[in-house]
Amino acid sequence: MRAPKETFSYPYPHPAVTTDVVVFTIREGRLCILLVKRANPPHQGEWALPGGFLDIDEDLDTCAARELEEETGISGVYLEQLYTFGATRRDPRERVISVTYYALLPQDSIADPRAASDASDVAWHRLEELPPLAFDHTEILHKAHSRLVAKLAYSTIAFQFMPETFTLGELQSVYEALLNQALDKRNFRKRILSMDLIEETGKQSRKGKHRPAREYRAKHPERVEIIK
Amino acid sequence: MRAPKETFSYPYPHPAVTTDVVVFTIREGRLCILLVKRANPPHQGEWALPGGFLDIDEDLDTCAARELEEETGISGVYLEQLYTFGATRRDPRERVISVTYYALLPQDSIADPRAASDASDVAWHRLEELPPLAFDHTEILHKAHSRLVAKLAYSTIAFQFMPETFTLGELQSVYEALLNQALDKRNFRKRILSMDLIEETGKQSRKGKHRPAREYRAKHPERVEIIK
DNA sequence: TTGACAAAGTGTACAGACAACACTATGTTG
DNA sequence: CAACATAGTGTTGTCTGTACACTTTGTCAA
Repeated sequence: MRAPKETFSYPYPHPAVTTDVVVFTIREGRLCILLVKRANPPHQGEWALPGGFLDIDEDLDTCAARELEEETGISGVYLEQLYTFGATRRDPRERVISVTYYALLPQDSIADPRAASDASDVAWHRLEELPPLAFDHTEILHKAHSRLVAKLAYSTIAFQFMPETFTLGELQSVYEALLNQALDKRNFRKRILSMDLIEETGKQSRKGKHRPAREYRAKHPERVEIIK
Repeated sequence: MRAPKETFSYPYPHPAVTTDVVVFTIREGRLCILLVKRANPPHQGEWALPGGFLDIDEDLDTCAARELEEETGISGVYLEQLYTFGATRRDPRERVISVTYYALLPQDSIADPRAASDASDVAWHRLEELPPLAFDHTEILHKAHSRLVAKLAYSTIAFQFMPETFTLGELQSVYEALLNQALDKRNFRKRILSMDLIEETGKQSRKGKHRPAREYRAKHPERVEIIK
């Protein structure tokens, strides 16, 4: 990708800046994270978050989206800045500041991610069955998970896990996966419908071997709003 | 501070990294922000947030605390990372990534901040009467303010504005300044006391020309906890 | 065709949280 | 000692959240 002969000099030492992305989705009712296997040192062969170095004329958000696309083929998803990690020894090569993001993918929507560039492999991992991660990526992941769970309570972020149309049962199972607990069906439906965030499509979803469910869509699928 | 002869070279261009700090306090019942007047270009003579370049062997939090101390003399206060700003043209000199923080100072506690190093002047400004700011610092400030108000609702962050001991009336006036609205005295006291976060010192505060009030202290003054 | 199955869909009652509201107590000051 | 200024104190109604069980409707297999 980069093929420089020249070098870049500064009167004072500069750190490198990277972005790393925690990608969440829900698969088979479980919260999952996307990891890439590192093709190069350091930490070669270990699992890590997708991410990479900031181009000098590129915005941070753009960098996160680009690295995600390059390493996993995923694009057009919800992406939000999380936190910036910069401990002095977090990367053995040089001083690296990592601006981290998290991304949310619609449930089970995934044409399987492809490995590319710096990654020799890409795979989904259940949150409860994570391998050891390179660098300080475990810490990053925990922070992302805390933020996600917190935002569930006071925003409409859960809709980012939904495809264009969905049933109330599917939406409930997303909440249940994120909160890791069962919810009362009547109370859940009452609460969601009272928020006036979704509307019926008029169609029915007939996925199972049982009674079909009404299909809904988010009124503002892109927006993540603070509620209450 | 820095006196290099040598230069530092990298095979790829590196951005500079700075920290900037939004310092809040409450003065005379109004929410105030600490600004420094820039002594050097760019934006010489304009008001800006205190902040400066990251040393290469220094943690981000340390850098924020150090720059704050150097430019204003303030130390030992609550400091929390806010967001990282990195738009490509935010600084005319070179590409600069700013990791921003916000700090909270006890109400009216301030031996007036001193100007130093890069700042020709340091002063408190009411939030409603802000001068134009250098760089993208207005945007940073708005983000900090939003975060502060949001955290007020679900954490014990307000105690960071309080001195060691305080009265319920003083605490209420801090909430009122932050929320910019009057609160009911009985409901406020009921709510605060039911949280079990403060205790009576046994003493009384006799500041005014009127009935003295009971003095309280926070049970865990350092901690900022999530509540509910 | 019909019976077993699986998930969809629906209402009420109780409890705890929150909001509205006004007067008395106690120190200071002139 | 009277005027002033802030401290301190409970009750009631409303709203919100939670607990809880049965009927409906389509699929599938016998």
